[in-house]
Amino acid sequence: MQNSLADIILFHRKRSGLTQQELAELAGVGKNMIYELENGKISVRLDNLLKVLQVMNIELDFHSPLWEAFLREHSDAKR
Amino acid sequence: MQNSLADIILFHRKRSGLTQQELAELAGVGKNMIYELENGKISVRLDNLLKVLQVMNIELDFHSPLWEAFLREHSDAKR
DNA sequence: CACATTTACCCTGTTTCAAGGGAAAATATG
DNA sequence: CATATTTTCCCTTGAAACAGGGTAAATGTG
Repeated sequence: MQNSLADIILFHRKRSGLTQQELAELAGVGKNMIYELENGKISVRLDNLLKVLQVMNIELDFHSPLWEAFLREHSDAKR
Repeated sequence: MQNSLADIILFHRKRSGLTQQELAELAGVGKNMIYELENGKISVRLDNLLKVLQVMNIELDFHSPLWEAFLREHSDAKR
């Protein structure tokens, strides 16, 4: 277990008690997409990945030194 | 500016002083991909997005209540 | 204002993802 | 252990992303 996307998805699906088929239907993607996601394929389409993540309440965010500095500078409305 | 993926990418590219063309070459993707990313297209391939993010040192992470709880339980080696 | 660079957006051919069916292998459950 | 369920993985058929070329529009710079 090294925190890969595949692991995260598998973990959540199992915890949710869903089969690949069911998750696929809830997310509106094909059953093979789920299988491939859980098996390390990363050439999936981002919109499809997002649909799957939403179903399981997984949030996705970006960060970088530059971006954090920027956010800090611009959230100083109250600071 | 509402923190969309497009915004984050544009922001970083500008800060890096790169043109779309240059970023595309560095990331090993087509120039149109960059243009589309910066203009809100989300049906791009995840592997291509990751290449672009890497060039600009943008990290991507996932979180959810379930996952956080799990990590907390399993990182108590020293706690 | 003239000129250079960059971006927006078209088009074309190629590649590959996506969906869904199917069926053996693996796993769970009575 | 028998049987139901789930997962793995093959196949086929669209559909759409991809790269890269081209050019007008926009933007930047002396």
